[in-house]
Amino acid sequence: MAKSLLEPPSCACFNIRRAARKVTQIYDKALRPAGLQATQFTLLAMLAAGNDGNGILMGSLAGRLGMDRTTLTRNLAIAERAKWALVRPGKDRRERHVALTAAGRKKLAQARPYWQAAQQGIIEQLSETGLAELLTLTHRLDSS
Amino acid sequence: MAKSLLEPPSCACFNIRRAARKVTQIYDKALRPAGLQATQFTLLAMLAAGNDGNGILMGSLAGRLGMDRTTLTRNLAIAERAKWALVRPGKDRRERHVALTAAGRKKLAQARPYWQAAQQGIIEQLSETGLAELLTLTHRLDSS
DNA sequence: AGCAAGTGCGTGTATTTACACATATCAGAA
DNA sequence: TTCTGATATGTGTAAATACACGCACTTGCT
Repeated sequence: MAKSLLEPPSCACFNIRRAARKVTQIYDKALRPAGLQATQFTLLAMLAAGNDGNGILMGSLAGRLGMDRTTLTRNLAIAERAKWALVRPGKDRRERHVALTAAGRKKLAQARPYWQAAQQGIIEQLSETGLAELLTLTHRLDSS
Repeated sequence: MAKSLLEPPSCACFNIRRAARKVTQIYDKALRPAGLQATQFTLLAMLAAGNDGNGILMGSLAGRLGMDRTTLTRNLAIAERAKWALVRPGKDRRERHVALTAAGRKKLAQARPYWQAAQQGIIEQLSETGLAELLTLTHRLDSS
């Protein structure tokens, strides 16, 4: 009897999903003036970070983002439609090389201060130490 | 230049969402033999925990789950379709009282060992202490 | 009684997510 | 060269998510 009452509060899945919903709303709201949502911001930032001049392969990008390959296909379609990202075939014609456009870089730069504000808000809630702990824990979950 | 390279790794939103994806997959996979997904399991568990005999109001349930009221409407529709939950109007006819059915309690009981296995797997990855830290941090994010 | 404000909830729409399945292409073996 | 398995990716479908908007109902004021 008491057991069923205790499970939801301690469930790792429930708690991390709930926190992810909350945090997503914070970033989405903060990024709103820039016309970006958190997922798209992350996608553009990852593209900017991984740009070796020739673009990034879909599979590699999905791996870096820690999301399913097919999820990236849908998310990237939005970035393509908005002209933030460009996808080109490679010499190996199975491959698709993804790269930021100039508009994408501009949008990312425009969004950066709003991201910074949201990130700062999180730091004020968790403290620098708390955020570092959170990142450590999430990394330990990802790398399994 | 270096700044754009450093942002994604330290972004609270990116990291918690990525971890949530990973953890969700772990629980979904574990719960698969029970025919439940993590979200539905959480919903049923919360209904079981909050059952005062008369059901829980939609808004209250959404608050306890930390999800948008309208998201709960869609998630609950799935539980209703599967006959795990029952929704009845209250004396105040705007209200909707949600309660588990007998089938819902049975399904929850059936799923519990699979949930326990997934939870144990997380504990082995993070340690008891690590999980406790994660719960503390996520609670601090939720309560803002 | 009647009206205005507040409350509880659903719907339309768009995004995010991923599994199951399918397709196209490449690399190496026979 | 031809076939076979591996690789890179897309599509169909369903669930999860939430904002903007709208509707029904209640409450309190006049």
